[in-house]
Amino acid sequence: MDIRIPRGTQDILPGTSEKWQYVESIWHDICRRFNYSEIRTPIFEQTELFQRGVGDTTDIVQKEMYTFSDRGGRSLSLRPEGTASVVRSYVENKRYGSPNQPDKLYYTGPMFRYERPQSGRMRQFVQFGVEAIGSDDPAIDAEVIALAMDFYKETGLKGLKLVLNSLGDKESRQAHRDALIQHFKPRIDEFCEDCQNRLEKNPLRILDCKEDQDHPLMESAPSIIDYLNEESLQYFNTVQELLDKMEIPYTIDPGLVRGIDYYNNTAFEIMIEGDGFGAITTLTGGGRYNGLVEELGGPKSPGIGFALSVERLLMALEVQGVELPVDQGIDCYLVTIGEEPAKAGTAILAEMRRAGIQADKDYMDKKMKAQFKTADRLKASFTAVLGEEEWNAGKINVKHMNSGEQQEVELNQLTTYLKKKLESEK
RNA sequence: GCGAUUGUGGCGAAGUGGUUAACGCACCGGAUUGUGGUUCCGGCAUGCAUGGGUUCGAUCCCCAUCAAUCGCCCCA
Repeated sequence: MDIRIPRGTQDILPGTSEKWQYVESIWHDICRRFNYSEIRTPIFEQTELFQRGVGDTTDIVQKEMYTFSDRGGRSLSLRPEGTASVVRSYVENKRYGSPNQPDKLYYTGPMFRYERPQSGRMRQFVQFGVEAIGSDDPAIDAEVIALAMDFYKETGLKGLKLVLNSLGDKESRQAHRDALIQHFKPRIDEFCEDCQNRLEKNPLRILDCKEDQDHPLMESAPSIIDYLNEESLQYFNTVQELLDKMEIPYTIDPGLVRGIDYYNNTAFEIMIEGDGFGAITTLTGGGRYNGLVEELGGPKSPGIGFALSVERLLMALEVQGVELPVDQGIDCYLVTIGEEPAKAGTAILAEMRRAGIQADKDYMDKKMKAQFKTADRLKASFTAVLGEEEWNAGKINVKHMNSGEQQEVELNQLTTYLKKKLESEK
C-alpha cells in the first residue's frame, strides 16, 4: 500500500515551519496592538451554517464544501471560511450583550475547499482573519484595513495594492443589478458562454471577464458607484477619507466583487503586483456584512472583517526574496569522546538547557570529527568538547566556532561561561 | 468540473527497447587512532510515479490511474 498526502494539502516541514511561526508571531502581535482578541472555533460546523451564512448559491457552498454526515446523521461541513463560524459564535455566546462593542476578534486556522489545486490554492489552507462586530462606524472599516496593511508591511512584503469598492446596501445593489442585466441583455449573445451564464446569476462578474473585455458594452456598463444611494455613498466617502488620513493608498475598482453573499457596502482586496504569482494575485479579501448576524439568528448587528491566506503570503515573500529572520543556529553543540564522557554528556546537556541555552548532542554514535561536522551543520555558535582528559580534570573545552578560539572551563562553570559569551555575541 | 505540460536516488539532472541506469549536490567512511567548514580516495537507487498491456525482453512504446505545475472557473 502506498499512502500519500491527500491532494491539495501539504506538510509544513522544519525549515518552513519556522517561517510560519514567524509570521504567526507578527500576526498575534499586531492583533494585540489593535486590541483584537483571539477566538477559536471548531473546524467543522453544521452544514446549514455555511448555507445560510456564506450563501446557498455561491460556488463555495455549491461545489467546494467538504460535507459529510456523522454517525448521528447530522450533516456537517469542514469550514470553507472563518466569518460564518465567528458570527455563529458571537450569536450563540450572546457576545452582543457585552458592554465592549464592537466585539473585536481575530482567528487563525485551516480552511477547506474542494477545488482544483494550483500554486496558491490548496484544499486545506490557512487563513488569518479579523472580525469586528457590532459597529457600523466607517472608522472600524478603516481600522480593519489598516490592520491588514500594517501586518503585511511588518512581514517585509512590498508591492501591495489595496483595491476598494462599495457594494452599497441592499437597495443600491438591487438597483445596480437590474441596471446591469438591462444593459447587457439585448446583446448578450455577442458575449462568451461564461458571460451568458453570468447574466442572471451574477451580472457583476461580466465586468471582469477577460475574453470580452474589449466589447463596447463593457465601457458603458453601469457602475455600482452611480447606483449607491445617499447613505451608502456617504459611508463609502468617509471610509476613503479615513484611509487618506492614515496615508494608506488605495485604488477604487467598481468591478471588485466578492464571491460570498453576505457582503455589502465596503469591499476590499489586497493584491500583489509583479511576476511569479501566476493567476493568483489576491492576498486578502474582506468587507462589511451588516445582515449576517441577523441572518444567523442574532439581533441586528453590523460587522466587518477580512481573511488573508498565509500560503499566499509566504509565497509572495519567497518571490520577493524577503529573508525572514529564522535561520539561526543553535548555541552549543556538545562533543564527547569516550564512554564515560558520553554518559556524563546527558546531564551536562540537561543543565545547559535548563539554563536557557539551546543545545544538542550526538545520538548516532558518531566519531568526534563527524560530531564537529554536525555542529557545523547546525550552525552552533560554540562546541563544548568533553574527552577523558577533561572529564578526569573536571573541565570542559569550549570552542568558539567562528574564531576557532578554545578555552578550558571548569565543568561547573560551563553554563555561566556560555551565557556570558552568548550574551556578548549579540 | 474542463484543457495543457510533466513525473528517474534525499535534492538537481542525463540517458537507452536488451549484460553493471551517467553526473553534480547532500550524506556516510577513510587519508588525519582527540577538533569542523578546503582537498583527495571510496561508498551510497526496495531500479526509473502506480497498475495494466505490447514484446523473446521495457525506465524508455501503448492505455488507465494518481500526483505536481500552468490556464479556465472560482477564490484566500
